[in-house]
Amino acid sequence: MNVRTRFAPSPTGDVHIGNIRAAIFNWLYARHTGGAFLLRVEDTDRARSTDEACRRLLEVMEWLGLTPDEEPLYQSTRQSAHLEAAEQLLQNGHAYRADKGDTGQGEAVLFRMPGRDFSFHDDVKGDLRKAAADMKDFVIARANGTPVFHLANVVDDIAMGVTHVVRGDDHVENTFRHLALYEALGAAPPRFAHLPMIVNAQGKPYSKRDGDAFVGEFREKGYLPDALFNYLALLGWSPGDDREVMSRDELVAAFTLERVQASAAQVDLRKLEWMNGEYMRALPEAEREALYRDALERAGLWSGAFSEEYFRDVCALMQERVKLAPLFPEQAGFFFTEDFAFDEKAVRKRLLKEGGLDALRQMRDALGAIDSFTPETTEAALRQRAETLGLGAGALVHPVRVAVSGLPGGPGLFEMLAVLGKERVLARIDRALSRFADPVTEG
RNA sequence: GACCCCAUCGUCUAGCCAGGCCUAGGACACCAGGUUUUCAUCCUGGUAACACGGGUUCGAAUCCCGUUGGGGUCGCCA
Repeated sequence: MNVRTRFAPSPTGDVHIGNIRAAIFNWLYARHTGGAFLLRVEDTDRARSTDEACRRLLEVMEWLGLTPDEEPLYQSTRQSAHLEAAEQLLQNGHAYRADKGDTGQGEAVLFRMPGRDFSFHDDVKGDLRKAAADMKDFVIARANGTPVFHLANVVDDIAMGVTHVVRGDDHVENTFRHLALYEALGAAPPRFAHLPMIVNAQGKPYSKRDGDAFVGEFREKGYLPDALFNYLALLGWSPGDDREVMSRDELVAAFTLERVQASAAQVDLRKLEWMNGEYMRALPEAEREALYRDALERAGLWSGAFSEEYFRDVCALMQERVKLAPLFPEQAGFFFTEDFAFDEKAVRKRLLKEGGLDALRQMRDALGAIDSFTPETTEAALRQRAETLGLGAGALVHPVRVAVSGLPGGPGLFEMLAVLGKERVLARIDRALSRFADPVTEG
């Protein structure tokens, strides 16, 4: 039997991290078994399902590489099939019309539960059972003639040939009803696997109020799709060995429903960030540069006044230090503008305190005296001067760093100076000197 | 409230189904040290968990029962 899994979201706004995780597990399982991953857009709630929401859903899935193997099925196009099924159930006595009296719109179609216990083997949670007494008949078609979720869901899963329903924990109770529906419809039920919930950093179920809950937001913040995918795959599942950073192929090869955790998992943004850093560093140079360039453009720092070579030199210096591409302008913006901000604390600590400005003057002199500006020459000049003054190298390094970058940390100073070039370095030192030596500014 | 599910370091987890190899392993985070001019990276070390109580057994994180705590579901929403 060929495995067919599906992701069946209702496009009512942004895609939630918990939902997309379900999609990831479905995709992974289909790939692992050589089966097909399908998408069914449950857009029957027209009031909430907008074209915009659908578009965003598809875009996000594409971004994560969750491409369906067949054309998506839009549930709104299936109404007649759903209603036919309801009619069939009415005919053979599995359903009946009744007015539950809560809409004032007349009779709805209710499914008649067979009055016996239902049980199934959940591939994640094990054997589950529900007593007949704990289940009631339920509406499958409204008085206004539209089909209800349970009916539509089952009819479409049958039509799509879905063999494995892998979905959120919140659907376990529905499964018993669905099982009865499959039976009444004369169809063999698929296997079921219910995924544990994902909870937020406070340990509470995600709500719309939680920031950081939408896939689109992760994208905007600069998380790489492979990193997010990898991280999410590890929430509620593990390969059983000590691997954490895993390629798509490795994840596919290792993924089984059997290894899915039964308990809820909490999102840890710091671990996600770490993982993103891993993926950033592993990126091919050109891709990383493209991300940096994009971030610079957004920050309005990409002027075209700099050569390709210069830009690439900067990237090379920054690659180990930027965990999220959008942070690049913040950390490396000073390479691209003379109008960079000074970190207040750094200025206080490195320039305004004990001999900071003197050190700067010394370095202005030392650096002004050399012609070629390479990491070697600038380092030699600095160390020489430090020795002459009887100071540690750090006493000269830090003030220069702050003067030319405005920041307390960053790439190696000498590499930085070489990339910046003598002219700009001296100009920046001069400007820092006049700006911070001014007694008005001082103290 | 009823029904159902879950329970290992702060977090994600390995181990549990097939009880001894577990003085419970890994990762993130954190702390200390090393490397580095700084930050990041990298290396070394460390703190830290089987929710509780019974039982079964020669032996329990692993099996059973209960307690507690958490979660889900009880719509003519999906």
